[in-house]
Amino acid sequence: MTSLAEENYLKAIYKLHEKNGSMVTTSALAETLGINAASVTDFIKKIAAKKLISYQKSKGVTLTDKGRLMAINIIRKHRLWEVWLVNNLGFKWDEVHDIAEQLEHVVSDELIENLDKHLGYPKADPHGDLIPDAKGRFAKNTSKPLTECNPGDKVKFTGVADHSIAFLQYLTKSNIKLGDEINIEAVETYDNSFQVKINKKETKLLSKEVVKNLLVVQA
Amino acid sequence: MTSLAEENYLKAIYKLHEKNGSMVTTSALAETLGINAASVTDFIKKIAAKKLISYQKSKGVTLTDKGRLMAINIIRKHRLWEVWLVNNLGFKWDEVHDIAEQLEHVVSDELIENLDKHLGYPKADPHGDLIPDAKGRFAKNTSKPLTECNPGDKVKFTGVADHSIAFLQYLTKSNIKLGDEINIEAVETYDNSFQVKINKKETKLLSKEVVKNLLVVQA
DNA sequence: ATACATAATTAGGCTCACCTAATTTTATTT
DNA sequence: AAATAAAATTAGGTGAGCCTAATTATGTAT
Repeated sequence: MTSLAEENYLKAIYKLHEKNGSMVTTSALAETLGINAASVTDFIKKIAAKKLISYQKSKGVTLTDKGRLMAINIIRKHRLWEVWLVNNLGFKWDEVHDIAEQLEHVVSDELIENLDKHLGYPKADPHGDLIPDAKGRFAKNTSKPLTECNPGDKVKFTGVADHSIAFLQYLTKSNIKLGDEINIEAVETYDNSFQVKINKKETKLLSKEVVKNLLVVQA
Repeated sequence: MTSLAEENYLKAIYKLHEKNGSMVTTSALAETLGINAASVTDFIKKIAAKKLISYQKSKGVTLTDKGRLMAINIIRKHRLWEVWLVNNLGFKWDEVHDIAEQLEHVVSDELIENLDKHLGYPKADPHGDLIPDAKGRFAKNTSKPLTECNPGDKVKFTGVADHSIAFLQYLTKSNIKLGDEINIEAVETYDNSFQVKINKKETKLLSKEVVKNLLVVQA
């Protein structure tokens, strides 16, 4: 059997690996899970014994194929639920994380496949994060931070690098939505802010902090 | 905070009270929850201390107003999820119980209100059980077992008294569905079986066991 | 290479929700 | 009313998943 704690550890290891690459440390896990490092050491020994992670003492952990598949499956469920919450239940994109965090642990393969079908097999969640298929395969991600673009580029806003409620609400308030077309008019070299035109209408000035958290694809 | 175990105890106490009236015994709770009677004694002391039940040592327990409201709220969530699973996700009425049993514990008042709205404020779940409103109020239940009806009566099938998968599948196989019109043609006094006509078409013979588990209202 | 700071682990302990076995209470039968 | 059966409780114990404090390992600066 796979417990709630186990699922949360696997998901956290997966996400930390995505973000930082290589090995995931005990302290990084303790930090993201909000628990004590000593507790993490205890727990990773258990899931290492179950072959869900490989554990190098005092160095860190990586997911095994089995563990990675389980982690991806939880992420798949989380993102499908987020789609449902936004598209069908009328939630905003900044309101769904905590609810999806609970729903992702509901156990029923049939439920998830029916949900996926019901939603029309969505490719991405409300924040633009890709949704893996039932076998754990992701579509190729072609997006990059807006910071890597140059004046004159025409791009499409496809995702966020910062999932905080604060950032999501900032974008909502600024009337910037997933799918919007962004034309880069100028880049200020002094502070790296971007002057952009949204959907060929509004011109906006975006700070460096904002620009680095906007993921886009070439239009 | 209210734990999974606590919610399951409250729900079990509520349902046992509905079924048997008066006080709910330790052994009845142990039986329905599938745990040891000693464990039940332990736990009911804890929730009695939280004023969710009133506990008379060696006699049994009853829900307080607070505990009853919590129990009804869990039932409300369970039934709303069942409606969603059947109406929106394409599940059969005999497939939804275990999934709803998990979903009912997801905590978010806003989620449940949005779900209720999304479903069009349904009055009953796929088995005909009434869905209480957000304040815990049930509509008046006018149904009774088909056994209480007589030859010549025209009734509508509105619910089941037995929620077992076996009974639900028997009805599906027999092509008897919620909302069907039932005309009672004859009652066999020897074995209390009913000869009925379903939706003015098929004539069927229903055993005493089946008849007592069909809930109907006068048409 | 040594000292020091930081990270990880070990040891021992806690709470929750369960368990078994033994005992006590309640209800039923004679 | 006493004997017996059934139900409930008490006592003591377990594993999961967390904790703190103490110890050990690792990496960095001198």
